[in-house]
Amino acid sequence: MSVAVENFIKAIYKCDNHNNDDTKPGNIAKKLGISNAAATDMAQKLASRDLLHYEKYQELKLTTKGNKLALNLVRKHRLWEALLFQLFDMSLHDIHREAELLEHQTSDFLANKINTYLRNPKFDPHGDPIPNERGIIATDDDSFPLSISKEGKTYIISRLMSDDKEFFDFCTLHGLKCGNKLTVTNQLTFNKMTQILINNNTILLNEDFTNIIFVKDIHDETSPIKPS
Amino acid sequence: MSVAVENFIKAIYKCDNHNNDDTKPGNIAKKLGISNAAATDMAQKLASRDLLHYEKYQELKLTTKGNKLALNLVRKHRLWEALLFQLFDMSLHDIHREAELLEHQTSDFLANKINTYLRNPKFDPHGDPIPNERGIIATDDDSFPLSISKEGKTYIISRLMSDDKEFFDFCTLHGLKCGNKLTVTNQLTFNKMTQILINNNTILLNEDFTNIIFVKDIHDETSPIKPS
DNA sequence: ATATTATTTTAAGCATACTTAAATATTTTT
DNA sequence: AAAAATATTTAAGTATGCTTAAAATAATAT
Repeated sequence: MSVAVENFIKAIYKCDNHNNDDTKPGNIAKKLGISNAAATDMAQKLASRDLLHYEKYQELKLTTKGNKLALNLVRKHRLWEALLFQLFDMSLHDIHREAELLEHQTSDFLANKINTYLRNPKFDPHGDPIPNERGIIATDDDSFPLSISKEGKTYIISRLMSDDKEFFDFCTLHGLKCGNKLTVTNQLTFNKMTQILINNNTILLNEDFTNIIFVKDIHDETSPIKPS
Repeated sequence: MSVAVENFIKAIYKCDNHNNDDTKPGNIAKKLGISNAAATDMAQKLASRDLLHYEKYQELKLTTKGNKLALNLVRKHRLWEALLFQLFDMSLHDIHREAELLEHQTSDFLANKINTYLRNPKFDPHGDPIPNERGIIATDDDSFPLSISKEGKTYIISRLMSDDKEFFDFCTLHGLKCGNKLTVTNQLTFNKMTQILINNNTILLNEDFTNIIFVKDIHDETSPIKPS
């Protein structure tokens, strides 16, 4: 399976999940930085390899086989992120960038070695769940976006759902890190912004950010972060 | 730099060094498992990219630029081997196989992270020297092949210069491992075989093996193996 | 020195993964 | 519902990295 194919399948998987973006060739093309024509072409080829369902002008849907491949890649990606983060204390963006390359050259054998070394981690350093060897991924029920949090309550940050450097730099600067606590001091309904208190600093977050910062109630026991 | 290009350059580097094999396209083709025609073609292309010197029917010679690239790759390969060996206790063949893939997807940034984590290792688990960041590689003067060792003397194994699974399996089976001691009980000049005593077992090695098993005198202090 | 053998090179062709431009279908606006 | 805008698909073409077959050159044997 070539890198191009793997990235194509992964892009569809991602759109279909978190982003909930449409999975037509044009949108996949945009994410991958290739032309629409190339995406259509690839889609038709992958359909004939039973990795996705293709119908002219319709959204692309992964087959069971395609979904398995995507989950296997996501597993490798997140295992690498967890390993690099633990060993080398790299930034959230750096681990993502390196994992993006390494994931394609990782045997199942090596992935399992990493998994065992890290003692079967359930989440990566972004709080993203790591699919297990059979491609089963935790549905992280008790987390929700900060945008729907309640004023006055204190939460634990559980997930930073992004791969944008700017966003991660912002998070690092302000102590927004999985496992850390924050208090919602103000939910501004009129402009959809959220004021939080973290590390004794008050910051105002717009919807773009509060939709990708996930939190959970403080009494919750299971932590997405490895014990250090 | 594509994987194909990197492997081509690395193959020339290898032939030019240890093996001392010829570096004509045909031999490189054999090592890489591609046709002679493909190798000639690639050689001509890489010459125009200033990675090697090409003259019809002559041996291929790396330019300074090509040599730098090769050493950078060798560095990444051996750093990966050292890391995988230390973290996951994988076999000498397994670490080689995985490093062969990972080396091509490793940024200089990540290589330096691995290097720092391992505290600037001088040798990988095969006893092969690891080039430093500037591409300078230790010339391991005090090691020599077992084939020229002296009868009756005891040595420390310093290097297993191969990438063959069968050979490594044999070594593992008999305790032939960098850092371990062996005694040369017999140098059979007529058939060029060497009898050694290791772990209280006597084994007879033919020239194929004694040429790639390197040893050094026991009084020597510097060890190729990480302190555990 | 010549003939045979082996190797290298050239030539033509293929698959992958892209590109741009044109044609076609869909969606949105009016 | 038709026109305009947008998106998708098809078609033709390119670069990379290979293939096999044939031609050119080099190495070896007689």
